Order: sequence, then structure tokens, then C-alpha cells
Amino acid sequence: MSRYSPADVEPKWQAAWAEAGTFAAERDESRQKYYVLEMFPYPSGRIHIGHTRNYTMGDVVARYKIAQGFNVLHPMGFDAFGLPAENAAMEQGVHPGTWTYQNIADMKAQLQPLGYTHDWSRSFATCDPEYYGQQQALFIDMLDQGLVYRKAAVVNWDPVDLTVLANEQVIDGKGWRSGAPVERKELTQWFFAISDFASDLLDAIDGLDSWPDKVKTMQRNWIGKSRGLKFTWELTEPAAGFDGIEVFTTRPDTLMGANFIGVSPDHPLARALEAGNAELATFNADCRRMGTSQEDLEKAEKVGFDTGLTVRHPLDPDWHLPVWVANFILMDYGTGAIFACPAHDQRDLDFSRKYGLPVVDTFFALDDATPVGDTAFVPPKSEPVRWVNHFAGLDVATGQEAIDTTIAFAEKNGWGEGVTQFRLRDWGISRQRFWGCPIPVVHCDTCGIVAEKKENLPVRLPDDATFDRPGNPLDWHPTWRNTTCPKCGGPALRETDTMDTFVDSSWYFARFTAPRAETPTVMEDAAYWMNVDQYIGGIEHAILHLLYSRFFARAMHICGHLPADATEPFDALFTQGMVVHETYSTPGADGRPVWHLPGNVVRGDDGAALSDGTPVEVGPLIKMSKSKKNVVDPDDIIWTYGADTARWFVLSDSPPERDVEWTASGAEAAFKHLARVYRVAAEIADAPEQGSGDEDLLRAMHKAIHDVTMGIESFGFNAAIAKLYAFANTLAKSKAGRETRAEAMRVMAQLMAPMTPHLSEEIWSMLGGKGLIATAPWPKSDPAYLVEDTVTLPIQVNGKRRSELKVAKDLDKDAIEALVLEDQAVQKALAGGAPKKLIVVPGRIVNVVV
RNA sequence: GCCCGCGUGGUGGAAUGGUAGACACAGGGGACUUAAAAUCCCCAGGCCGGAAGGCCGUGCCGGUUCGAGUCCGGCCGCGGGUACCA
Repeated sequence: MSRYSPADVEPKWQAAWAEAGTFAAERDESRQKYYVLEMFPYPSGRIHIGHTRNYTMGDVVARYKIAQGFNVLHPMGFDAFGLPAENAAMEQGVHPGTWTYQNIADMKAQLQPLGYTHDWSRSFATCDPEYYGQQQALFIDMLDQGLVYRKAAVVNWDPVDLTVLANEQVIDGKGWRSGAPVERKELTQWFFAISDFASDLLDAIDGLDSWPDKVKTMQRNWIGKSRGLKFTWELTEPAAGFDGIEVFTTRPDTLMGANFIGVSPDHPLARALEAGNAELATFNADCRRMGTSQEDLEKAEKVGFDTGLTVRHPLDPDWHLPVWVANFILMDYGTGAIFACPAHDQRDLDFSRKYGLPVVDTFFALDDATPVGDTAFVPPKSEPVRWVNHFAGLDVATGQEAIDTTIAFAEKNGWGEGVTQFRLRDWGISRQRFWGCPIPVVHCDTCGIVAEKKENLPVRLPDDATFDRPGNPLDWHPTWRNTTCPKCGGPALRETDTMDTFVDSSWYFARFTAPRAETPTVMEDAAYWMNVDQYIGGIEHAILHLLYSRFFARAMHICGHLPADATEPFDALFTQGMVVHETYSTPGADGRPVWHLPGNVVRGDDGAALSDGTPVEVGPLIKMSKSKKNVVDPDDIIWTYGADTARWFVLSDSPPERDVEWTASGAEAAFKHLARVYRVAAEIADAPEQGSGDEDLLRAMHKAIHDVTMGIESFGFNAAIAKLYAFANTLAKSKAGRETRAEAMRVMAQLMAPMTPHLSEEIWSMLGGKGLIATAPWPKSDPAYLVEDTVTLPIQVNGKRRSELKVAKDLDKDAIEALVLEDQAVQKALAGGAPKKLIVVPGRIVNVVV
């Protein structure tokens, strides 16, 4: 009897699938389609175990759907533009394209042995000119439709390297290479008008029935619809050309508790006042000397500056409030100005205490007004609160009633307006970088900004750019910028901004439906294949990528590239957990950490070291990422045990949606199990024809069909595998006749085939299965085998299990009650008395309350 | 800071509000073998007990319920996102 040898078996079946063209997807209107897609990888150079986990899940779905008879589209590509290629270019002197395409070749070579059903004939990388040229065509269409515009926006500016930095490149407020404190700088940039769709993007979330609730909640909160009041505080003395300050508040009901007006350091008034106020100019400059990220802004220590200006309260002209500039007020949200209510907002209270601003006592209370200490009372929106000192005549009301009443009051009296505000901002897509899709416009002295003609697309990146200094190589390329104006034919300069790489990944799913077309999509293909039936990817994309894709599907519909029913691109979404791993670092020469691969680190119980003994700093469990080098390569497992073991192991290891800490142990055990299944299959061929217990085996088989099918349907892959272990144990021990055992083994091979396709093909052919198991129809469970005649009911006394009762499945309640009362443990607990209550849940449990 | 998750034996984890710890890994014991490998069998949450059995137990505190890992409220810890990492 031969041993299970993946090195022989796996290439054989991969060749068989290729020869049969099993996984090439063709549009066929007579068949029902199924489109399964995993989020495509960034070509960092190596596949890591997180990718393996992601694609194996998708492959299980794809193979399961193929077995169910669907025409399955399962493509794969590369999200190939981005920063790491430029960093590599600077460090290694290699063109980003060379580096990227080499990585793609390496990763394809790693993916190929895993036996996935990916249709590589449809593959592309987003840095292919054929892809980004179509993206440029889309951009021009969107420009024509008024979905693109230019405005000023701030970026992180490295004053030493004279370059724009990504948030990731800002570490503790300093540039990652230069170490210089970053500044905020304003540039004119390109924007997509995603906020025009805020309302639709929000409302349509309700229709995403097969998306995880957590993702829908995050998207709702991100879009952030809120109703509030917009009104102006009139300055007591006009200043710097301003008569008043417009604010937006979601809590107008706290108006009577206002104690100061705060404006953002970037507010036009704050900027205008800088001219005559050197101290304020310094304060504002300090505020701007930090990263642009939301996290940095919100976590920074709250500081303020008193402008000396005052405003009048809208309800009492004699009530004057000071105007402060404060760093925690965001110019991007509302009007960039707020009024503070320290009694009912903790941040306002902290700020007021810090600067000694007088605090208006609480006027919402469960009782009378009480002085405010160090804790603000936030009036709940949904529960009634008693009001004190309120102007609108309300006594007891919920927060929401109070808000609505106040808005109505302001509108009636003409000093304010109820408005709906979204947190969602327009999408700035300009990047001052080389390795991205060039924005296809030119700047003409005569005509201004003009879109490139579509016949001139793609606007290609130059092959001869240099990367010997920071910044955007397109800016100092000797000739690339020079072009002619598409409108007047005169000399003009190309736009050197490239697009955010999120643009590339916002429509690739649509491109897969016609990947070689001369237009972004082909309507017939898009209409047939869209939507993606099952999308699978990391939870870290819950907001940005998924929201941008939803926006793009709408924009593409408006531009005539997608049908109306594809404006929600992903019918079902599954968010897998991330594979996390410790990080390992040693201090570098410049004080920044140098990261080390887990494979180069020897881990002890109380620390870790490099192989030469250098101690290593052990960091927390975080998602595997190239930049922190905490990645584990699946190749080792594949070389040692084969693809099926790797696939089986990443699925059995943990529930798919949960983060998983990678440990190497367990892969061997997975291999042992697969080898055992193979051995049992081989033994069955020599088994005696007659046996005993055939009925029991069939019962176990049908239960396995039922359980594994349910497991796959619900993404409970680890649970499905546990059922397969149990079925394997039963089958290995079964003394049933050869034919029954062979049937059971063939079914097991089918149930395992989505996870271990090569082994399953081998067993299938060994035991006389017809054709390829990959296309054999999925087995069906016979309900007659699933029903049990008797059932064991646990008996609880006061909720604690004390005994059990074996009864016929359909025994009625009264009969069960009678039997329960006869039970020894129950009698002991009752001590001659009667139970207070007897709860019988038929087929489930009995609880006796004494 | 804000939004969203997660927390169960030594480990990964299972459990439509109904017997907590399925199925595995590591571990212990045994069989086979000259031996090893491979394979097979048995044990195993903690505490007390020879056993029968009892008590405790799903991050912490409280609540709802006949019954809570599961639902609700409040904490603690960890992770993801935070608009230029992808």
C-alpha cells in the first residue's frame, strides 16, 4: 500500500484541471452564474499565511458552488500601485515597475501550487497600462459628469526632504526619513464628490442583508448623518472683515449653557486674525505643526488661545461670550466653529477648567440645577430628562425632543436653520507620487485645465524616471510633463499628481467581468457577472475600500459602465479575521527600530534573540504586515506537507472571522490526518465484501453531509472540519461492508474536496468515482437518516444538571413530566414536596424548580 | 480621543437563551516493535474524595430569566479603523 505523497498527487491533479479547463469562466446565459472574489493582494513580494487563509476560504466557496452546478467566476489580480514600490526604488535603485512585476511573478509562483480555482486568464495588475488607461477613461467620464473637482486641502509636509508624507510616514509628528517635525501644507488637489452620495450610501446599507452588522454599523457611523442647528453668533465688534461666526451644533438644546465660542486654527477668522496678532500666529503655527490624521488631532493635548473677541448670545444681546481658537476643533466638519457647553460636554468642561473659563451650571438635571464639578452630564437623546432654566418652555423631555424643539424655535424666530450634516468628506485622490495612475489632465496657459483625449490614453508613466531624491519624480522628469493642449494644440504641461491607490481597487471587481476590453467594462458581461455574489476580505477594509467601491459602482452606473442593479457591487460580504503575529525589533543606528522576520528569531519563554544571540524586543500581536516584517511564509508548510495540508490547516485552525495568532504547531497534525484518510481509503479497497453496521455508517454519512454543508454555507469552516474529523473516526472504525464503506469514503472525499481538492481527487479515482470530483454534483443528505428515535433529555434542578432521561423522541409533555418526577435525583431534591415549577422543553431539556 | 469588534482548559477552539469545554494540538499512560519511526487504544477544566458524589468555573462587577459563554448596564484588557499603509 502506497503512502500519501502530495508531491506526486498534487501536480497531477492540477494538470488534470488545467487540461479539462475546469475553472475558466465563460459567459453562458443558459447557466446561473456565481461570482466569488477575494480582496486582491498588494504585491509585496511574498504570499503570507493571511493571504493563504483568505484565498482558501474563497476557494472553498468557489469549489462548493461549482459542485452545485453554478457557472463560477473566481478571478485574481494584483493591487499593484503604492508606496512600497517607490521606497524599494529609492533603497535599491530599481524602477518601481521592475520591482512590482518581479514580485507579482514570485507571488503567482507561490499561489500556483496551492491548487486554487482562480481563472488566471482574466488576471491583471492595476499598474498595467491597459488597466490604468481604462481608469483614466473613467476619470474623464466622471469629470464630464461633475463628479470630480479641485479644491485646496492640507497635506503632511516634510520641510527637510521637501516632500509630501503619507500618514504612515509621520512618526510622532516627525518625518520617517528626515526626522524633521512635519508641517501642514495646503495644496490644490483633485476630489471625488462622494459626499453627494452620502444619503444614498447611507440608506442603501439597509439593503445589504448579507453583510456583517458590524461593517454596516461602521459605515453608518462613518457617513455620520446628523441633524442639527446652524446659526451665527454676532461679533460685538466686527473684526478682520467678519461680522459673526457661524456654528453648527447637534445639541442646540444646550444653548443656554454656552460659555465660549471655539474656532479651528484653520478657520478663516483665525487665519485673518494672524496678521494683527503675532501671538495667535505663533499659536496657529504650533497647532499646524503636527500630522493631519484624525487620531493625532483628537489625541493631542487640548490647547486654546483667547482672541479677545466676543460675541452676543442669540437669545440675550447682553450676554457676551469670548471667542477662542482651539486645536481640537476640526475645520473639516460642520463650519469649523462650535459653541462650548461645559455642563453637558466633558471635553468643553475640561477645556473650561484648564483655562479658568466660567461654567454655566447644569440646566438639565434629574432634579434641580446643581453646580458642575469635574464631570459633565450628557443628557440622553432617548430618555426623558427634567429641564431647568430652559427658554422654550419645556419641562420634561427627551434629548431628542429638546433638540427638535430648539431647532423649531430658532427657525420660527429667524436666527437659525435646521440642517442635516454628514461626517463623510469628499474623497481627495491627488497624490504627489510616481507609482500611481496619472491623472489624465493637462494644464494649458490658454485653456486652463483640460482633460486628455480618450484616444491618447493611457497617459503612461515614464520608464526612465529617477528616484535618487525624495518627492515626485514626475515633477523633475526632463520631458514627461511637456505635452500639447488637447483643446488648442498649444504647449501645455501634464498634471503630475497621480491617483490614490484606493481608486485602483474601487472598480477592479467590475473589470474582471471583461478584463481585456477596450472600454472600462462591457455592458453584457457586466450585466451577466455582476454583482459579486460573495466578497471575502479583511475586516481592516470595513470602511474605506468598501465605501469607495460602493461609490464607484454608482459613479460607473452614471457614466454608463455598469447596469443600474449593480450600484451595490457586493451582494454578500464576509470579513475574515486577521492573522496576527508578534513583532521583533532591535534598535537601529538612528534610534528607529529595525524589524526582523519571525523565521530569523529564536523565541524563548521570557524573551527572544537573533540567531547570533542579539536580544530582540518582542512587540504585541498585530496584523501581519510587510513593514513590520511579522509575516510567516506558507511555503515551508507546502514544501513539507503539500498544499492540501496547508489549506486544511488554515481552515481548521480558528473561526474564519476571528483574528488568529499564527503558530507553526498543528500543521503536522493536519498532515497526519490527511494521510490517515488516504490510508483508510486504500484499506477499503481490500475490505471484506460483507460487514455489519452498514446502517450506522450511512446514518453518520448523512449527518456529515448535512453538517458539513451547513458549515460551508455559514462560513463555519473550522466547525465543518471538526465534523469531518468525527466522520473520519467513525468510518475508520466501521466494520460495514465494502460497498457501504466505499460510498461513505467517496462522500467524505466530496465533502473534503473544497478544502483538500487534490487528496479528494485521488481518493475519488481510487474508489471508482466518475470524472473529476471537482465537477461531481454535491452530495445530498437523506432526511430519513437524520431523525433519531430516542433522545436524551438533561434534567436540571434549579438550573443545574442533576440527571438525564432517555425517552422516545415524540413522547408527550405529560408523560415526560411523570417520568421526571420519578427520577431519583429529582425526588431527592424535592424531599417529598411538590416542585414550584416544572419546565419541559420537548427534545431539549427539563428544569425542575424547587 | 472617537467608531467597531474580541476575551471560554496548558493551546487552537465548540456550543439556535437549554447537559460549557465538541473536534483537535501539546501532555500523561498503555499496546505493537529487539529498538525507533509509523500506527492503534485509554486518560485529561480546577478543587475535595478511594469511589459514588459534591463545590467552583466562559476577563471583572451588577441585572433580566425557570435557565446566561450567549441578552442588558458598567468596568478592565487586547485588536481593527480613524479619510495619504494597503
